[in-house]
Amino acid sequence: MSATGVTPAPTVGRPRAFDMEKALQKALEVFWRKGYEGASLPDLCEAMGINKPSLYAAFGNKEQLFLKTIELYENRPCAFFYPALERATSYEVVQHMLCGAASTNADPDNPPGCVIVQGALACSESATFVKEALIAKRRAGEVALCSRLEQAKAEGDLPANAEPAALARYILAVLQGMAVQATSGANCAELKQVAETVLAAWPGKRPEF
Amino acid sequence: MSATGVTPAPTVGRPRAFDMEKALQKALEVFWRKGYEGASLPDLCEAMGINKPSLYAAFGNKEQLFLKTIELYENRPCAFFYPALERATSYEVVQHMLCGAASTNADPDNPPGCVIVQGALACSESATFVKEALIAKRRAGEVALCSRLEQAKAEGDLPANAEPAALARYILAVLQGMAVQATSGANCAELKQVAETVLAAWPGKRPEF
DNA sequence: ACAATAATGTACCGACTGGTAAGTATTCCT
DNA sequence: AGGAATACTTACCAGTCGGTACATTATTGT
Repeated sequence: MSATGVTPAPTVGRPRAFDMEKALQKALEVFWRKGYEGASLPDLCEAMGINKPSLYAAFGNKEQLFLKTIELYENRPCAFFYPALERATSYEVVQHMLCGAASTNADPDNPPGCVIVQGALACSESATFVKEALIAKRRAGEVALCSRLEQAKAEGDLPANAEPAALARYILAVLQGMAVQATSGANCAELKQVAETVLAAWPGKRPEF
Repeated sequence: MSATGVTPAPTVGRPRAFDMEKALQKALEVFWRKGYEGASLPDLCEAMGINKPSLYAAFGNKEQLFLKTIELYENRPCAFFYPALERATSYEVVQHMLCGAASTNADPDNPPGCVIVQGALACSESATFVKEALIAKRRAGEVALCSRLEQAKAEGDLPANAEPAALARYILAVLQGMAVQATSGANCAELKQVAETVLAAWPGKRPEF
């Protein structure tokens, strides 16, 4: 398995003239800014510095390229979500999620918002597969947070009357709303204020000072 | 001014064979489900029951048609937002907004979500104008809520340390997040749970029972 | 040196995009 | 009855979409 993990990297034949990981990064940027359907192949090729046949040879087609960029997104810019689940208390879990989202969604070095939210929210039938893939990603995050909150409830971190499913849905809604706010131009400080507002009312135990 | 309010309705010439308001309603449905760019002219024409030249004669072009459907959207399905501002307390204001959003975003008789959120969140350059128009709509709602919350603070409804701008941004983020949740398949009951979670922690005075 | 293999650049494909020209049909006004 | 005005239908336009055939170039293995 190669370092990039994308293609077995053959030993014979003309070597690839571009770095697949860097090209993916560039493609991610385009999809992030324009969405799956709004990003045209010429857009992608120009950003990636390659021609269409190279793109197709390396990544399959537009759809597969998109799915690979999402993988990259989850491992890089959006790498705050799943690690946050491992924090000691539910308060810290949501704190890291909300603050990570504020930083990532409004990072001036990246497009605003979240590609998993805005990549294919409303689109034509031809993008249905991609749209559902993103829905599944969002739901997976919600399910993971929900079970983490169930654990918190069992530990007495959250009160006995807390509803982990409702709380998880609420937090995911706020995270997704923050992404929309970011695409509307909200900056990191403004998003952090949203995070603060949520945290101020969080029913779980506060970390010790 | 005609009842539909869209075109002066000439007194001479062949009369229009379709109802502009109903056609707009159908166009709204398409834009709502597929977004501005995802909705093609054949899609729109089929739903509206008219041909392209009729569409162009009546509504200008795709962009103007979209903007007119958004106007309709704000006056019909989304008519809960601005009226909610007139409620007596900040609690009731946000309650009506959140519950209205839950009902509208997950209404089985309409496409899921909110067209002002998902109509043009990430798109190609050619849709920049529409995208910015929707951003302006979202911001306008936030500004309106903010000044309503400032009023609430002045009235002692909200505590002295409350930050209306932050609270307004927070509520808008939740509303926009609920729209995303709806497009992911959340039903009305699930969205109402989100609304409940927000209301349970609202810093303003509760209405008298 | 010479196959075998694979990536590259060019040039192309049919389908679809938003938008329109032109001719025809239907109405009102005189 | 006959203009004038407007809407409808058909057919078309250039440009762009995602995707590919083909010939060329660069590398490895023998």
